[in-house]
Amino acid sequence: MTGNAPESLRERTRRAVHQEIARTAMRLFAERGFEETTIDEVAAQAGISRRSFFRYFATKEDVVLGELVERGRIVASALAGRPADEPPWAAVRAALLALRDAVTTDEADELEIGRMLYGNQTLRARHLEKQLAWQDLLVPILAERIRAADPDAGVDPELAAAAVVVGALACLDVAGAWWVRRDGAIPLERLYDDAVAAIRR
Amino acid sequence: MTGNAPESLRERTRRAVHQEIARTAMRLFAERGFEETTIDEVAAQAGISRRSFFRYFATKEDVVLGELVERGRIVASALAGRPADEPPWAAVRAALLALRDAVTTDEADELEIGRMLYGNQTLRARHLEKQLAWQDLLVPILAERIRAADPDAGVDPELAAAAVVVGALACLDVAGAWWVRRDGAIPLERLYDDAVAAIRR
DNA sequence: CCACGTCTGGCACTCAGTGCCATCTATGTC
DNA sequence: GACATAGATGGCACTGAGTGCCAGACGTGG
Repeated sequence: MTGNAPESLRERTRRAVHQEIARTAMRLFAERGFEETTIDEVAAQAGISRRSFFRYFATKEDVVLGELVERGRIVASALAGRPADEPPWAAVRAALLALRDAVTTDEADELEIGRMLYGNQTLRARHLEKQLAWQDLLVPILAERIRAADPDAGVDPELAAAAVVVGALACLDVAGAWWVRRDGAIPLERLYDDAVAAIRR
Repeated sequence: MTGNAPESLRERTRRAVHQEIARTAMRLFAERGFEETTIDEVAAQAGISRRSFFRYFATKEDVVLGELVERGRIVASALAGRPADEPPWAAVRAALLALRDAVTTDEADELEIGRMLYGNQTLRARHLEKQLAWQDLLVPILAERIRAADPDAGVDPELAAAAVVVGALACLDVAGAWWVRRDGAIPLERLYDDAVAAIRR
């Protein structure tokens, strides 16, 4: 995935600082809570200025949700790569599954993020906002597939695609909430499949 | 719905001020855009102090989304009143339909709100956040229904209920987006039904 | 008329986020 | 190796949302 062009010193320091800020912030968030931690504190602890914090993260929420945009792109390209004859739901499921392989974060950290996410209103809202961006990526791809598979369907393919994408993301959200609530005991895929089954029954 | 206890002067003025702020704000939002309008401007135009604005609306977004919490309660009580033998999707659909009768806003205003909603990220996120509150209201009711109808199903009734509720709200969201995009030309119910059909196919 | 509770404006404050500028330094070039 | 340049940084000032507090005005019930 990462081209092994020799990273310059600048790029390496930037990456290091980025990670340092993220680590520091997540530690503080876990200790004191998300709302209760100010950016000044994070910056001070990370040894940078307040102003520099915003050069690495646009918002406080982005520290927690930073990889979501990237993940959206992963899902989108995975969806685009699915065989054309695969039905919509199966294709979307497979595309979402591509995340499991791409995500490097270990489960404990992921659970920590999840707990923070489902425990804080603002964070939850921003999370949903990012998922909205996923929609814009995924809907056109899926719509094209549906159009190709069934050229003269009764329902507008774009609407159908939007519905399936939003439905799938909603299921993922529910599954995520349950996964967190059960401390990761039930595998996410299983929860997702159950949710989808419940919807389509 | 409203108990006809003689409203005191205080209650009447409060209601009037509330409405005045909302009207002023919506006008300014429409003219200059949501982000571009500050609370100071709204307060000044409405003839109240900045501080008083926050005594009527907790956040700027609440001016636009104010009635959503109330609407959630309407849907919840409608859902609770549906016959026990009605299948989940039908019951939820009927409950959502109760909104059509309860909402007094005329269609043009509703379209204006919709355009604002789907045109602004923050607003959109807050909207979804409010819908999350609907979930908490609706899921227990629907779960109880599912549990009663099918005492020993494979899937956890609570999860199934959550999936259906979230799925339905997702469909409503998609339908709303399309309704706005087509300037209300296609009836919302039709779009909702199409979306649900697309999901369950 | 009086006591109480509510509403109000105003002030000061916190915190997120942005624009601007001076300074420093890694990098590529002659 | 000197040099121009582009990127990174810290600091400062500013806006805008949202909150706490307080003193004064006013509707309400006794």
